[in-house]
Amino acid sequence: MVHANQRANGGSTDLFPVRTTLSDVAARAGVSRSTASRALTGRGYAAPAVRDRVLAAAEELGYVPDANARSLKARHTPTVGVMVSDLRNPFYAEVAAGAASVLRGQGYTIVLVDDARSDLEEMAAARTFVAMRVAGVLLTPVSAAPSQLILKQGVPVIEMDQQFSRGECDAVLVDNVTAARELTEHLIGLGHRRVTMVTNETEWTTGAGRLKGYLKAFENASRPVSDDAVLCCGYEPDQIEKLIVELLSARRRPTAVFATNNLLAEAVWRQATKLGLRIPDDLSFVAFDDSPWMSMVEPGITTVAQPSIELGARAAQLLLNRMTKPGRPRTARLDCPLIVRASTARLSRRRRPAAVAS
Amino acid sequence: MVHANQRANGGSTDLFPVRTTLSDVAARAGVSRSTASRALTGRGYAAPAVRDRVLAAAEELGYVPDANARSLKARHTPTVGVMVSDLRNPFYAEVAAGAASVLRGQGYTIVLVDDARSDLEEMAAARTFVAMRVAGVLLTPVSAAPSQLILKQGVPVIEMDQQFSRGECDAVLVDNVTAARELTEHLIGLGHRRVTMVTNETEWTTGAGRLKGYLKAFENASRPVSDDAVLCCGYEPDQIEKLIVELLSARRRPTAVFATNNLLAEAVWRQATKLGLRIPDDLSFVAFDDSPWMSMVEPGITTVAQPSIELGARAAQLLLNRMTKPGRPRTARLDCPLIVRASTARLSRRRRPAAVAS
DNA sequence: CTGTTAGCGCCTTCAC
DNA sequence: GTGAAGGCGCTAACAG
Repeated sequence: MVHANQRANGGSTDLFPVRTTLSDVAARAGVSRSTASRALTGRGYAAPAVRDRVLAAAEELGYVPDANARSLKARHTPTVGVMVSDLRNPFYAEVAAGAASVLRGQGYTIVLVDDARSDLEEMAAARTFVAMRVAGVLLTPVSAAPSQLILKQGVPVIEMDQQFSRGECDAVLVDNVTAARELTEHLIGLGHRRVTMVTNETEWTTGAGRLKGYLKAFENASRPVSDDAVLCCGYEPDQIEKLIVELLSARRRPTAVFATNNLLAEAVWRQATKLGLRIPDDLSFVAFDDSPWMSMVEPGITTVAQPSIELGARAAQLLLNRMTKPGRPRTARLDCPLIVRASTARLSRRRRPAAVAS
Repeated sequence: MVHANQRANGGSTDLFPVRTTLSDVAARAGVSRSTASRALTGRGYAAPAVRDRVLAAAEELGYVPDANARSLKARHTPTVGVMVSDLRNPFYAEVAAGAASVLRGQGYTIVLVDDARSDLEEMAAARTFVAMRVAGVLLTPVSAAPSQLILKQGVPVIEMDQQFSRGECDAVLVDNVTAARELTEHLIGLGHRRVTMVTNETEWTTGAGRLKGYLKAFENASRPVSDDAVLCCGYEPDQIEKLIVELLSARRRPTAVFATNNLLAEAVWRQATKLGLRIPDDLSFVAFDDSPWMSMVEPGITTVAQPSIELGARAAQLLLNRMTKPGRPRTARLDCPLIVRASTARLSRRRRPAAVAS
């Protein structure tokens, strides 16, 4: 008996496996391809007996329909592109996991890209998503370009964590301003005046929002912001370490430090410890984005917890929504609960800078 | 001027965007589709002037070739399926990241699935990979089934971390036996005899290997294994916590605990701390798989570090290799360096059980 | 209820 | 150098 599948492979050692196709199944069941298709998909008529024969044939042959062919025909794909900045950072991994679990529940396959925070990679991935004709895209952007490219193709995009295309697509963010304000107010309430915010950058959504909250707290308290208020140190590990060491070993170092994410928090904590600074006696310390270690070290770190999983999940839901009904772009903002632990303490009199002793 | 793209969309509000196709580009450039194709792909002849015209047209139209159509024609896809047990666990996230960076460098797109350690999800993902005609698959399996299904379709598979299809496909593992043995020998060398190994399971690669290493250490030292040697507590968080509390609060608790992965280590550590056990005075503690917190808590935790990123990267390289040349399946085993910190101390005389005071 | 026909978007001979 | 023709695997009309 001759397989319908008697292609090229007649002798050449092909590197690509020969797959059994609908034709193979149809031939084996002794029906036409359309009938086989109807039997398999369940759409359209097929006599019970025939249906069973086709199903049996498919089973025996280990037939798996070609998703590429299906997508081509259907002119859409049950696939969603997800792009995050750095899978190795638990925050992004959790965002991805949150999105994945929702999407998977709705039958979508996920194409996940870790763009290593590079705009080139980001653009390449965006192009790939478009090429694959994904049904939608979720991303934590590092620039506006990828969202633009994808939106221009009529594909729905949801920006997560960072917003670069305000008004042009949905976004799910964290309430950076409020959370940063609360964290800072907590410090101010403890008597701290010289609080340095350590951040990667201050221009985009997260950095800008956290800075805004920080400043607002001082403003609300009618307190001037100290001159060494913000330490902006980029993303390069060596540079970060260097600047933090400088900050902490300066003669007039701050009485409190606010690290704007888990990586910076780890860096600050490690350097402070290495320099022998006692927390909170010598230095009060707060961080944005709770991590396991923050509740394990002694003293525990006061933080605001980002709902990372929920952020991914919400973004996924927004996307599912957006795919069925268009409408004005919305941006959702998630709350970050303040968790007070023991890394923050009232500023002791003798540590308060003399000049400010009102 | 009439667009070649004058399909259905003539008035119905279609949910799926209309993409510009090769025909559109060809029409705009005033050439045939074949010529446009040649100009765009660079394969085959095309007069320079024509080529430029086509390229310009493509650019203006924002043309992005349909990957589905290409794959269908080419009968293969520049895509690799990657499946891990739990993205939220840094170990798996790093494995995925390691694999991704290598694969991306070779122009492959990654379809990443977090199977939530469910064999149903695993099988569903395996089927999806086959349906997508991925060029290969990397996975951290929880059963033999998915690898089997994929291999049967002639698609190369590399098992990572856990091995279920020995002899049938490549695998990249960690040298569990050696690392666990070293960790245990370290404890024995400090005088510990009653060492409990806390593990999720003992039947598969990692659990079995780590148990074997543990037993071997005792065997090499000609010491009997204590009766409360192994605490096997599954994957369910509540159950894990319950069993650990029982273990640590028992009257005759072990003098040392060996946690076989980072999650269990965290659970043990948290319970020990909550129960007021001092490490290492009351309890020596070692863990398999280094995590950031292990070098941050006081005292630091003695561990073996798993090269998770490298594991993913090696798997990716093996896959790239396997895709070009077949051959006998190989399994690579990566070393895990021992990192001695301060969570382990010599067993003090008075803590040594009287019965064993030889 | 079933088979025939046609076409999704692309690429690749093969004539011209 | 270029275009026409055919087909990758699948499915949706439409006849029968």
